[in-house]
Amino acid sequence: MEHSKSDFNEWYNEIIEEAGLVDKRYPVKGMNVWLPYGWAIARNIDEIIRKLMFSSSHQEVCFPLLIPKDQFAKEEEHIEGFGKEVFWVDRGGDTPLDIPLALRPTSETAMYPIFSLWIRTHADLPLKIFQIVNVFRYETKQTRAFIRVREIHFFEAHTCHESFEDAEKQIREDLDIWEKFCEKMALPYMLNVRPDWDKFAGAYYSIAADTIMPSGRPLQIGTMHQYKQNFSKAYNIMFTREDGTRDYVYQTTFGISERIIGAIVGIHGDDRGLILPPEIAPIQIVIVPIVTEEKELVLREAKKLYEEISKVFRSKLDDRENYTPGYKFYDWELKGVPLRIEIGPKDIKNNIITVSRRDTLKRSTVERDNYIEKIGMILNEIQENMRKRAKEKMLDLIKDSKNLDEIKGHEGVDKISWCGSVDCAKKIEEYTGKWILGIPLNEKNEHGKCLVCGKETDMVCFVGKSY
RNA sequence: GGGGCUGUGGGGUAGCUUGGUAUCCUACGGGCUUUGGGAGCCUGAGACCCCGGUUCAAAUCCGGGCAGCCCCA
Repeated sequence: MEHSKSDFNEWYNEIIEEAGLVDKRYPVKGMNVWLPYGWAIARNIDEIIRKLMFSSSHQEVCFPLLIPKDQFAKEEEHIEGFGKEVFWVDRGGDTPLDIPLALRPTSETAMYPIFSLWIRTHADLPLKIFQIVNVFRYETKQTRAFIRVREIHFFEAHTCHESFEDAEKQIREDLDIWEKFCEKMALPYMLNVRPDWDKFAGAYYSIAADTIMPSGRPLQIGTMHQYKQNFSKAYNIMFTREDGTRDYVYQTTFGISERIIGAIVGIHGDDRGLILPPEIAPIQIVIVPIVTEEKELVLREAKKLYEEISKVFRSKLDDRENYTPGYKFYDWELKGVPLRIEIGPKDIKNNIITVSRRDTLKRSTVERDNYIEKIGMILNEIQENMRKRAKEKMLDLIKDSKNLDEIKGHEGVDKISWCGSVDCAKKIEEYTGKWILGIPLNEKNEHGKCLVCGKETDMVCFVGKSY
């Protein structure tokens, strides 16, 4: 690594390529190649999502990528919100298409006409499905790997319910799932109810999970939307109740994108490279044999360790020749492997192994009896320590600010009193360059005066300069 | 949305002002040798983003495109 994390932008650009996550040389703006290591991380995350979805009665589907224009345009706010960032397919070979096809920027409009065929009665509800696919958005601003891309690796859950209250329950379940998910990512977050003008196009309301990058800029890493009947009316998704009456379904969505990887890279990493939470690390433990005079013996022992450990943990034996141990140490630290085991003649003689933690960079020794159990505990400690550390860092980036100059002078997120008016929000944005992230979902209201107009208010909100 | 900068082997670079033979480091292949925090020697292969213009001659100057980066809003 050439750049220090204190030069966050440069550090970020360097680490994602050096650590083998992506190759940015693909010649289309905002589209990068996933490299094996980066893709392995993405797949581990996907698997965690799948498990959480299946254990909450969701089923996995896969809808087509292309959406006919007329179908795409049925919900007015939706088309208005997404219109400018849609890629269009309008030819097949040399033949112009009768109806242009949109590359999904998200899948509501692909799914909902089909939902209206699937759903007949209350017995078909709730409908809870999800898919993990790529979606496309024509970004015009500067792109950044994982954080702002034009082809997005995306998880989206869609549900239909027979009442608003059922749909609300679903949002609560999503929040529960989200919490479990973020534990595994070791990521802290704030839950913000987005202001009306910033909610998802077509939603009744939107809850966003924002984390804060070391640059002090918030990053949206998850969203839950309550649609009420906005889409079901546009797409005619109706059901018959037990009493024979007909109604439109109530819908929700829940989304997570590859931005989560940007957050993991940015929040956990250090000057030496990535630091991956054990839960998602493609390699949780790397074994480096220290080959000196007793080559045969050391390699045999290292191999034995690997065979035992790999039954329980994702692990790798780095038996590359022509590389010194020091080189390998730096290499695996760059890649963020949470735990390294060193085994050399001295360890063998003393019946121990030497372990080195990526999160603290501390070395210690572990006795060989029951060592699998012991390193399992260390991995748990690493996960736990990373969570705590990340949370503290995030809280340090939030400040109670009392006036516009304080907001402007602070590189981070500010918690402020706000009267709720668009005018005041605009003034904040114009003066400070930060905008309203939303009303925190779980924070208590505090009585105060709107930081802009001075009006009495109980509303507290966060402002920041989001990615 | 506005402003600025950049594009040379896989990666990082020198050369560009003043047009003519492309520098070094690193990674890579082969060989010998080495291994408790980025080893060494020998050897080999590998590059001027794309399109157009000026010119006897373009990495170099000019125009456009594409891509990347930084700053401001």
